[in-house]
Formats: sequence, C-alpha cells, structure tokens
Amino acid sequence: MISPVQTIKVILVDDHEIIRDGIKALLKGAGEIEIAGEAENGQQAIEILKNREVDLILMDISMPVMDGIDATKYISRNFSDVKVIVLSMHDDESHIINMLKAGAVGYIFKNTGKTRLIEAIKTVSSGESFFAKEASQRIMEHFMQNKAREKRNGSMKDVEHLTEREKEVLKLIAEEYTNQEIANKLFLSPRTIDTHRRNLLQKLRVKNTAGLVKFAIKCGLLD
Amino acid sequence: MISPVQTIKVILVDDHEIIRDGIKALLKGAGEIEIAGEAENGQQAIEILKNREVDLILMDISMPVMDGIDATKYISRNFSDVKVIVLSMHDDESHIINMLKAGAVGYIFKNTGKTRLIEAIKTVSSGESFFAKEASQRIMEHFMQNKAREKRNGSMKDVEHLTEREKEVLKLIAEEYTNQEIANKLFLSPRTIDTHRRNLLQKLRVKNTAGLVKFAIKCGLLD
DNA sequence: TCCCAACTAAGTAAAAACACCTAGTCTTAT
DNA sequence: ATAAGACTAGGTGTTTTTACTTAGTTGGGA
Repeated sequence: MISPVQTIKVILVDDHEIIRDGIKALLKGAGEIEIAGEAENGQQAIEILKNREVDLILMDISMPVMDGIDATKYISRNFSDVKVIVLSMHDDESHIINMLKAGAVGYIFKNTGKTRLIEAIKTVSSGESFFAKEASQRIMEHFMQNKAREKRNGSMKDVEHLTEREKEVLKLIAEEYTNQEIANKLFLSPRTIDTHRRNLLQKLRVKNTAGLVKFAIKCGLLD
Repeated sequence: MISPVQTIKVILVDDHEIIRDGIKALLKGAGEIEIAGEAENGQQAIEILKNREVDLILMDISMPVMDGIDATKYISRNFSDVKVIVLSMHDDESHIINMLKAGAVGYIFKNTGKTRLIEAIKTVSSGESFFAKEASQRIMEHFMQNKAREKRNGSMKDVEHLTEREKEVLKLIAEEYTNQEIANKLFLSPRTIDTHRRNLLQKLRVKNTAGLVKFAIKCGLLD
C-alpha cells in the first residue's frame, strides 16, 4: 500500500541449479525485480519465507522433499500475500488445475522468453493473474469438460421442462428441507410445495425424494 | 500465424452508449488496436461476427435481449478463435465463474485504467489469459471452496464407520426403494430396515432421505 | 468367558411424503 | 379473445419416514 514503484522481491524454487542460473540471468537486466533467494525444494522455500520478506515465488512443480503443489498449498494458506507463479515444463490439465487449486496465480512455461517472464512477474505482482496460452486453454477445457459432463448425463433434456419455481423447490428438497420449511422460505403454503413436489415426481418420472435428489445433483442444481 | 505485429480487431458489446464511447476514447491512442464494431447486446455481437473478421470482444454481462453469458457461450463454441474479455462491474463469484465457464479468457472491471485495459487486450490477444485482481481472487476462492467443501463433508471418513448391512440398505434407499421393498429384497422385517435407516441418519448426521442419498452418491455407493 | 458390535425386530406416535382431485389468478402467446 | 402454462392452494386420505425406546441373537476379540 506504500510504494507504487518498488523492487519486486522474487525467490526461485527449482531443483536444477542450471535453470535457476538461467532465470537469474534473464531477470538481471530487468529493473524493479530483485532475486531475494533461491531454494531447491518446497521445504527450503518455506524456510526462506519465514526469515525474509518476499513478494513472489517462481515455483517448479516436480522437486524432491516437498513438491511445488504441496509447497504452494502451504504458502497460500500461511503467507497469503506472497504470490506464486508456476514455472513448469508440463502443460497437462492435472498439473495446471492442481496448482490452481493449491493457490498459484500464474502459470508459465520454461521455454518462455524474457519479455513474457517479466510481464508475468509484473502482472502477478500487481494482483492480477497470468496464465500462459496453453495453461489458459487447459483451464478452459477443464471448465468446459464440466459443462460437457453435465450435458452428457442427459436429463438436461428434462431439466428444461422444469419451471423456475420447480427448480427452486427441487433444490431446497435436495438440501434436506421439508415441505413446511420450504414453504416458510418461499412464503408459500406447504400445500403449494406439495403440489410442486408431485409435479416434479411426475415430470422427472421418479418414485420419491431419493429420485428427486439424484436428479438435482445430476443436473448441477446443487453445489 | 501470419503476422507478428498487426492490428487487433476489437468489438465492444455493451448496452450503454456512453460506456462504449468511453472505451473507444481510451483505445484511440493505442496502436495495434482497432475498433471493428459495436453492439448493444449479444445478438448484435454475433451478427457482427458472421460478417466481419474479429479478434477480440470486450463484453458486458448484463444486457437486454441476449446477455453476455449466453453470448460468450455461443461465441466460444462457434467462433472459437475469437477471444472474449469480460468488462464488468460485478466482482461476485457467480458472475465470474459463469463467464469463465462460458469461455471468457479475460475479466476486467469498468474502473480499469487505460494502461491495464490495453495490457489485457494485448495479453489475451496473444493467447494468454488476463484476470484482474478481484477476479483472480474470486476464482481462487472458488477452487479453494471446493477443496474446503470436500474436506468439510468428510465423506470418505464417515463411510468407513458404516457396516456392510448399512451400506447395503443405504444403496437401496438411494435407488428409490421403500423400507418395505428393501425388506423384501433382503428377507428382513421392515422394522429392521427402519432401524438401519435411523442409524444411518444418526451416523451421517443428516436430516432425512435427501441427505442419505447425497451421501450415497458422494462416496460412490451408486453407479 | 464375557463383552461388544453388528444385526435383528417390535411398540408407539408423530411428522412428512405421496396420491388424486379441484380450482382460482396471472401472464403470455396466438 | 381465448387458450395455455405457471403458480398458487385447499380437501381428503394413504403410505412412508422419522423419533424414541427396548430387546433378543450372534460371532469375534480381550
């Protein structure tokens, strides 16, 4: 909150010294960026954080002792103002999504050029996120896949035949409320909920509450 | 694949003319960016795409006729090489996640400065994604929340406390059978099933059948 | 051997869900 | 203007679930 232009203190975490040296060389010329430390694994990185003030971490994924995923999890929980950019060779969905879930706010590849690397550091440092092309694509695919999964499960055919009210009631049923409780929430008569419930049973061709709940989950009315 | 430096053709989609004009003014000075069109809603935007070559769209969310979410869904499916950046006033999770799912690769706010806006356009145009600070945070929260939910629900912890019989009964409950029917299947008294059912409710700390079914699905007792 | 957990089952009651029917209001589209 | 669908809600009655309680049998481990 104090300084508009100040050096960004970066630490490098990678088990290969050559790679660390390469990155150091790349960032040498760039103003505003200062290499505040290096670590060979997640454990060492966390040790550094305890003793030194750090703004941003360039983090490899596969490392001995403590890998990048676990380290990032720990860091995003215990040093929430330290940003983590993943510097990886892997462009597969699972690595990217796992690092996202762990709390990384950037993902770039080791063949990234100097300009992009500096751009990523500055972008993330100012609070935004920076995901390289392939990483963006994988994240999108991940979201799309969820969509596709939902669609594949069919029944999306039926869900469109439900009215808004019915979907609302169905959701509350699946959330373990009784007709009476639902009625209170929606300011309606319990008998109205009863009617909606029976219409749902008929429309979805299921026998009872269990069937309703399964349907609600299947078409993502919950979560 | 042809041109390393070429103008980025942008169209603005927002139902407020003043906002469109403001953005046009902002982008006026910036080289490499060309306003290739404007639209008041999603429908109009799609019409433009059919007739003109466009690289990128700055898209509002709430609009009449066709909102930004539906429009982005359509565009990311039918014009997959056109990038969509959301230009929004809302920083709530649902809007951001919905636009992500719809296929947006950028999310910035209407109070963004000129520099950031241009940065976002160039970043997204080159294939990366650009999410403003608050948007990044919400996306992180979304992922974290899923994690937290999984943990909170325990599920896999509790399922081991269930006996074989209980799991068997739970499965049949989730398959929409009544106590009577389950009793017939297992050659037991309906009262026994009743007892199992109540033990399940207690062990899993859920209120009713809906809770039982959700649990059964969560720990894969079905399918 | 004795205890415990799992499994079984029943008494009694109240609450909730399910079934089938009717019917009014309101909005929208033809 | 009329029809259709969504939303509302009541009557009446049955079936199912939930609640609280008690208790017999069985098999395996301390």
